[in-house]
Amino acid sequence: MLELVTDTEKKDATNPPAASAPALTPRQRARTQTVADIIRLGRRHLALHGAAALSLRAVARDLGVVSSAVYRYVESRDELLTLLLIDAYNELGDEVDAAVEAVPVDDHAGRFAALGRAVRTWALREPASYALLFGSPVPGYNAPAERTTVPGTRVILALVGILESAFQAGGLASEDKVGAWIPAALQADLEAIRGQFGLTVSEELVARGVLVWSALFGAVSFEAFNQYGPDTFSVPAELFDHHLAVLAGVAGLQPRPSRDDG
Amino acid sequence: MLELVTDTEKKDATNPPAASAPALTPRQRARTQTVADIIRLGRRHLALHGAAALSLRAVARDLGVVSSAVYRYVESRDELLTLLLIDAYNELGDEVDAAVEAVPVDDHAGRFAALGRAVRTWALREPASYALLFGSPVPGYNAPAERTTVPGTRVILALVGILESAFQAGGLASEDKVGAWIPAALQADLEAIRGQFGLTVSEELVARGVLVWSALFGAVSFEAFNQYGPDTFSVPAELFDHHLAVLAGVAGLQPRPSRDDG
DNA sequence: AACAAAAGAGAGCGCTGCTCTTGACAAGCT
DNA sequence: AGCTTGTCAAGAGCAGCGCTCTCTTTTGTT
Repeated sequence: MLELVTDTEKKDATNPPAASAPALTPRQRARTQTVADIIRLGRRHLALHGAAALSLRAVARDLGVVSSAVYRYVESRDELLTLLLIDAYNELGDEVDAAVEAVPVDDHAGRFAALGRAVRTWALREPASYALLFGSPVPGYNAPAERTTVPGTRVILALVGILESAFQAGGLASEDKVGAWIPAALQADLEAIRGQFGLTVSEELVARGVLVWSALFGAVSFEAFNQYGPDTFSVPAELFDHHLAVLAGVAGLQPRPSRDDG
Repeated sequence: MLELVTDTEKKDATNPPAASAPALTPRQRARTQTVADIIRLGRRHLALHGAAALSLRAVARDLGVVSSAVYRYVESRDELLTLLLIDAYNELGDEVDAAVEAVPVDDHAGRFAALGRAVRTWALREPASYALLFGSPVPGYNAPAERTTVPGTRVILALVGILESAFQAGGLASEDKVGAWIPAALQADLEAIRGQFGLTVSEELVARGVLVWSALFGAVSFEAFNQYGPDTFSVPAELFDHHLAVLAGVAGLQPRPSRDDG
């Protein structure tokens, strides 16, 4: 598998520092480097012109190579889309994880807010990547589930982790949330989710968690996709923070941790 | 430069005779019909292959005409996208309005649920159109605001209408919703919205209305864009109805009208 | 019938994804 | 060293795309 390089590295494929690398032949090293370059250029192209305009020929031009040559490294345009998809999922997941872990473990509401803000920040910084992940599905392209489900579920995993630990710490106002009648089929689905994630929260709270999840991305999408008018909200972050506070209440999160910081 | 014939033109004063048919020349009739055919075929193409694959040449083929001929009727591919956008906005608006008006005026929660279900039903029936309206913005395409804002705001107008009339009828549990601290800039924006729509509800409730709005479309988008796994929810409508019930509570709507039906 | 406006047809430009073939070069084995 | 094999870049080419231009045909009106 290939690894992403930071933007400080440019094109040092012809300049191997030392033989301390593992048992990789120069060929393999050059190949992974070229694939990484293709992903980097593809990301740039994606951010500048959008997913639908992502062109293998343009990437080849930026790479200084004829168009057919990139097919040695990337099977097709869809394959490049998949690579960019995984790359974007992991970048989002990394930033969300970092933001969440920067907040004390017992401040569940704070962790939830950090998660939401991290998603929004990343989405507004990388709107094309966000659109690729959470916008309209690219027509004719089906992401290979075996490669994208793991990185694609990191955010929701972080969210359920926060809610579950809040519940176990007693920081979730659970049972006073009456909610709506849950039909049988939905009840069964929610129980399956509980089992899958090993959750101890109630089905009602699982359903509310799903709502909070989709509502969070709905709010981010509205902003990233310019569904609000251009002049409706002068400081959209304030609106988003308000939404997060209301959504925390929907999930049952208390605004403060159960005990004060000593 | 061509322009679409929408309604009576200015310079038909030379032809006012008493024909029961509208004062359109056969040329104009044929032209309007051809444009309507192009929109119809474009919709079919859109539904089958998605917005990014919408091809003027394919529409021309379906129309039985050479590709350059359609440029007599549609200025460009973006122009066709705009026509489809307006068409879709109006279809969604019509269905939402019909669904809302089928519920008694004083059943505000019922009207809200009808609105939400209408949006979801239309989105799942016309996923490509929904993606065009609420998904990733088509790169390089900017919808002309002067033609799309009016049809594009019909759903949110219907939603604020429901919430406002619920509030005026006393059916909105308004002031006990404490909510979060609203900063000054957001407060000013919310007051501007109140003024723009002539609302009497509080700023807190306006903010919650915006959240409900974006959350509704977030839930619909998650379903329409297959963000849930394929086997996570066996009866997604039940999950959506549950979400609607919770969101109605977020907006302050009571589950029943203030007085029973006589 | 004559005329002018409108519409269709066709060629063409530059772009796209993708395939196939050819030639150059490096790595590894005898 | 000689040879084979694998890898890579390059180029031509196919079909499709949006769009423009010119030319011809149709059509409604005078």
